[in-house]
Amino acid sequence: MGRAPCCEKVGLKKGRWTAEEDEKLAKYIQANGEGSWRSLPKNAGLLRCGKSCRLRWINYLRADLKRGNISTEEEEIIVQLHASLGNRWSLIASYLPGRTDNEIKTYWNSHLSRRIHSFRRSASESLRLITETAKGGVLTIGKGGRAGRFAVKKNKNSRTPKDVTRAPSIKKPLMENNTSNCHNSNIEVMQLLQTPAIEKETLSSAINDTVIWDPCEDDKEQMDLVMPSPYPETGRGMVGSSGEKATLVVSHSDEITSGNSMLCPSVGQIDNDSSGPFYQGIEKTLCFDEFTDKELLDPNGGSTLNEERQDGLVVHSEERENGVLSPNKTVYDSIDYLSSNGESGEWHSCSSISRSGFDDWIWDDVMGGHVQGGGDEIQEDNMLSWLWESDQVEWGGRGTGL
DNA sequence: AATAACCGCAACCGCCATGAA
DNA sequence: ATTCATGGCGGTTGCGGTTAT
Repeated sequence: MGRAPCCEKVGLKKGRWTAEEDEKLAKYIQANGEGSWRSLPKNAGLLRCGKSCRLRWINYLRADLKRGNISTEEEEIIVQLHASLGNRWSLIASYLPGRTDNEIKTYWNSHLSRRIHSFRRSASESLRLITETAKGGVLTIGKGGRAGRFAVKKNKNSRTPKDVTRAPSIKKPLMENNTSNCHNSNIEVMQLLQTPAIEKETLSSAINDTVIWDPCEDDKEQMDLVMPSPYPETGRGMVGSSGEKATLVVSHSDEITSGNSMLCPSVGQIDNDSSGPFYQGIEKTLCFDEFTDKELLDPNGGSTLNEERQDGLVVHSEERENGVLSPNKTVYDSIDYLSSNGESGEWHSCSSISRSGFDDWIWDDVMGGHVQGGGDEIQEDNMLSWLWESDQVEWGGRGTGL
């Protein structure tokens, strides 16, 4: 049994608002201010539910709303924030003055989600290949390419909004601190960070946001967790938050080498066992005290990367400029690790986790490292633009040498 | 030109969090 | 401590316009 309805539905008007209703509502709120939505319709002479009035005001009538199309810059912000915040539309909207959560949600559902989806599917496939390679397997490229648009013509009867619009949900962690289910011993554990904006959420939840990717299962949704977007996505937050640390553990063995105190990028060394090289982490921690909302969105944060190569492990470490830790250069940074292709001695570079932004994405690590001649073109591209154009891009056909 | 399929978006619905009583 | 009203949020629906066949 649900809650009682917010108001008596009987006799109330539904559907589109008329100009006359808008005027009544606007005048009333200008005179009396927002609030008391339950009593507002009666006082304003509207045959509407109070909730409906509130929605109408917030989403349409408010004076500070920005009209017009979402700009490219706004798009980028939405994409980036969604990657880190998930479907927290109101939170995302708070970064976009004049835009409402409903507007952003709608825009995402109708414009962006499918592009992202297309992108992710492609990336997921690439990651599967990466995984195979990392395990010392033979790299093989499966049937590639895309079959037309994502939104293939559908029977109208089967058109359910949730099919089209639902943002990818985040699967609960399979099993925290449990690796026993994966006998192929390739486990990635990512202790993902919170965003400053969602710091109010509990630390415990952040700590529990450990995502275990089990490559034993070729599960799209899990793939999404690993190679989803410009940011490592949790849907529950991930970017650094004040004083918190995150863990990224890449292990080739059954042993998870770190607890919650580790923060990517970590520094370790590569040892070898029968199944190939594996990483033994020497933990390196960074703090995100300096994080600010602005920095989260600042693509030009002032940090540079160092790379250390240790027996096949490429570790990006961070440098601060002016004492500021740039999330874009460090927080989402990847541990790129190299794996041996068995006896051939050939090394492959892979990226276990995505990078900060499309502009920063080392696509070569994701794709090109496995493919001759790959990477350069894409790396120089504006990845976001490419994403937007993904409908025209045939996966494997652009810069991958395939 | 007619129809079906698709798309975009405003609005609705139900659940949850919060604060006052 | 409990109940309840309210606001807020995210998911979903349905309509009107557009595009494709």
